[in-house]
Amino acid sequence: MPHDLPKAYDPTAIEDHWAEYWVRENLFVQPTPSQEQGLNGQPQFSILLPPPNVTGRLHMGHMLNQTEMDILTRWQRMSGKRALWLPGTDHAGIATQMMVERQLTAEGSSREALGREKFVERVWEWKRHYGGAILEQMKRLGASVDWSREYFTMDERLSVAVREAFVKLHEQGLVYRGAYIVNWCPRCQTAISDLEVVYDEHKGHLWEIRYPVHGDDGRETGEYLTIATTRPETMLGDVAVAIHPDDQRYTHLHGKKLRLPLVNREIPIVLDDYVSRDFGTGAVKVTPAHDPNDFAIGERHNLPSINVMDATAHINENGGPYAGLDRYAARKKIVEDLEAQGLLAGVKDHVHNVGHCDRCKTVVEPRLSTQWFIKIQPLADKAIAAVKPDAHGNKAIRFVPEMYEKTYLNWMENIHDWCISRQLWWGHRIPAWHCATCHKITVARQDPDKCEHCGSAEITQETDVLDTWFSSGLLPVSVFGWPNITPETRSDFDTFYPTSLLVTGFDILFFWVARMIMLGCWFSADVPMPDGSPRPLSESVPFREVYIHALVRDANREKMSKTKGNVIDPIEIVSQYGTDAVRFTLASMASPGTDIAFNVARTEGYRAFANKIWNAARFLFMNVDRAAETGIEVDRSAFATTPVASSDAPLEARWIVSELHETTARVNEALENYRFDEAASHIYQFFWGSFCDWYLESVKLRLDFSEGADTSATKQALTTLVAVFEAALRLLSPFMPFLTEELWHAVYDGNPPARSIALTRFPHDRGAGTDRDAADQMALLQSLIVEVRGLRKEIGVEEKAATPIELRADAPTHRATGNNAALVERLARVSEIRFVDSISAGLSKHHTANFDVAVVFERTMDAAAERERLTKDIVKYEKGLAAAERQLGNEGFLAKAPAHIVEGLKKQEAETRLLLEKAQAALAALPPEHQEPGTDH
RNA sequence: GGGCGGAUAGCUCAGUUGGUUAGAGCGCCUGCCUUACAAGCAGGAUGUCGGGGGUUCGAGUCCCUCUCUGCCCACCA
Repeated sequence: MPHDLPKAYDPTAIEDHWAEYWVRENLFVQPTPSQEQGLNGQPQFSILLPPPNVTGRLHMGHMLNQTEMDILTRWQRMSGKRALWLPGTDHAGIATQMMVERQLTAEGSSREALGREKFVERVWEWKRHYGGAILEQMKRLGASVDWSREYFTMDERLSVAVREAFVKLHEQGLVYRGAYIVNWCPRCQTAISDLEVVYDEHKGHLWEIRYPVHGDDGRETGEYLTIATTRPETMLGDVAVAIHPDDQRYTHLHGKKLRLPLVNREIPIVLDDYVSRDFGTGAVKVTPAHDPNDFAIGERHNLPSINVMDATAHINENGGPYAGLDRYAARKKIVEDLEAQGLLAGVKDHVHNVGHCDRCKTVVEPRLSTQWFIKIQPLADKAIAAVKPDAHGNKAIRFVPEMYEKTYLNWMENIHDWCISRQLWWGHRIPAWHCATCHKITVARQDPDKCEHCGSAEITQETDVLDTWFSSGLLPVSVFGWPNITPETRSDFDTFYPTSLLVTGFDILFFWVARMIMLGCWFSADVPMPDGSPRPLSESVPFREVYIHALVRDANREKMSKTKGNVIDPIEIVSQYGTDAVRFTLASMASPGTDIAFNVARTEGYRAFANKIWNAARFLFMNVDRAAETGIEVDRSAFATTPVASSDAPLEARWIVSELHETTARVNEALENYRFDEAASHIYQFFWGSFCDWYLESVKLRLDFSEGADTSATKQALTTLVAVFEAALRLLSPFMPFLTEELWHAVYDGNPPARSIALTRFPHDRGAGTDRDAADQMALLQSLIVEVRGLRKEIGVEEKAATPIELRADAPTHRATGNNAALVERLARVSEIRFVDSISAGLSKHHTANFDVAVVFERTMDAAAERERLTKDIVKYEKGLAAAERQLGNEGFLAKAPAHIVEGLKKQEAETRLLLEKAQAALAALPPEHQEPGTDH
């Protein structure tokens, strides 16, 4: 029997099976549409997976990101769109090279020992071996991506795009090469971009060094100019000392020269506005080769640059006696030597920011070197226009949450040229050739065999590779075929570009999001629209919306990090609680603006939720099977995208259908606004709070399989039960794909109408709306049942005992109760409902605005407890009443507040007054207060 | 130095254009193994909405200010 489910839900028993099934059956493949298909107007939803590094292991941030994308993609797919979620991995230049280098070190080898070609081959080997790990993990999480389109950023196809982009930018005069100060990582031995430098506050020192002043005759005058520096070792490359032109203290030194200590080079004093008079000593040593500001001063004053460090941050031959020393050893020695020569004027503690390499945390050294740059302004201009509202207030790209728009624009408007060359071996090699004859550079789409300037065959390819983010920035165009877009093969591009959405974390807003916008707008612009017209900016953008999510932190809101040892491994937690429970946790906590403090307590709760649904299914199947034995079959033709109930159906059936409609509407609306938390909460409330707590308990009444029972009523009830459950499963499936897939197949007893629940339709409330009457009646019954349960508890009725109740009800309550007496009796354990005009004296009672109710039970009431409860209520009512009266007595309120608010308050005031009167009467009717024996001493 | 968030129950968080007595989950207390579920059921307790001021008939919500806290950008040696 397929309906024979174990008592407790065990995710491990089903998840692997479905994960493999989804991949094996190619359920989420979205092939390139034929040209007619591509243009047939079916709405599309396309989204790119932010490609994880090949070296990566899945962490909670990935899982959040993927859960959100999967929920949206499944939802869009089920809502009838041509949905494409496109996966791939990033070659991650530095990270991957480091990984393999570490392996080599362990083997006693090195990158240099291997040589470039063999090393690159080795990295490829590594990639083939381990590179798929993170995507395998992703498959396990049920991500509904199109695996047939999986890419790697170094694939031939994507490399062609990278090369085309570089050559094109070069042709457009937007690529230049030159010697500038760049951020240099001495460990990685490469330049890195500004973004790849992270600054840390560091308690360092400010050394004050005396530079002897030379007289006009070139001899020391005995006077000194004292400079301040945090990096004394760079003084070896000093070419001047700068002072502010208006600094009164140093006016007499204008035009003078100094002796650079230790090196004994004569250097000039230059005047520059850049110097601030109130910092340090007001005199700055100028080291153009090792500081960007000094470099700028050097340019202004035509000073030479003296590079004193090599690629590993050791002092080079320009450092004289210090050559060969590591930068910190040199610093120590230099300070000692200065002190010995009496030239150290002082050492002060100084807190300042020190830049570290984002990858390896080594302290970055600003260094003069020859690099390739992109002149970024023209691209940035487009990227700004794409985000700013146009004349009609429309934005080609919308940020959610909106505040990131500001962050983005602020960065884009202050952008610097992008250093795109890296001194690595793993990556896209820059397609430029240096000529040994004329020393000019040839940049070409095809490997050239001779210099385009002088024709010399003595050309060698540039050894640098491109920044990894250059290739990932091109992905939105390159994955859809650019630059090889021909009339025959352009269907992918026409259909899926621009992509609908990008879901990512703010940590790569500049690294990746901003670069995609710049490069996407720039290069897609030369692909005409399907009708041949030029592509406007609104269609050039790489995506129409960017949803930026928060960071996943640990339960104590600490950033997860390996060094802190607080990293939660998704796979571990998933195997413990089930993928669905973890997905639901992430979704329910993904509210905009706040980071997610991942707490397993929450996940435990959602595992319980999964179990709850599982058991609801067991209950359902148990009854379906019992029904089958008595010849009753569920009417599957009644199943619909969103089921409806006939007006003569039992109250609970009308009510649950109505609740389903409301939930459906709320979930769709929440997802439209990326409110995963709200969507999750609505589904949770519906499934547990409405479906299980009330509907299932009510429907038990109708599932009567005894002889002589009304089989058509039973059949109708069972059909509604299964139809609502089936629809609810679809509603839940984007959030909990595994559980819902399993149960959905079980609902259809092995003959499902589709290969997967993911290929069915998502419930949509097409105007069916709320059944107001059913909702109102049910609300009254629920309120009555809750009051009776409370009363029973208060007066100590045993759980199992059924008791009569006395009910004084207003007309609506009377009607609802009268029509559904059996329901009240079952859910409140009532043996008999006695409608009365007033509750018998001596009975403990509860009252609401609609009814008074008492449980008929021989045990006498606890007058003291009753008195306490009533007194508390009275205080509450009096307070509420006073507040309402105060407002209703306020002429301003009556004059200015909208009618429905005034109306509502009046109604509330009347109700509160009624409740107060009832409570006061009940209190007065209590036996008089007396001293309990034994309390009076 | 510039910018952007956050502060609501013991914990983690919702709270829409200002509108009736501020919600959820977890935790806590009490009673139940009620034939789907003890990963459960039923009942219950819990808030100066960070402080102060202002606008308004009305403020958790809008404005000003202060405190604490997180992040991003810049990088004066």
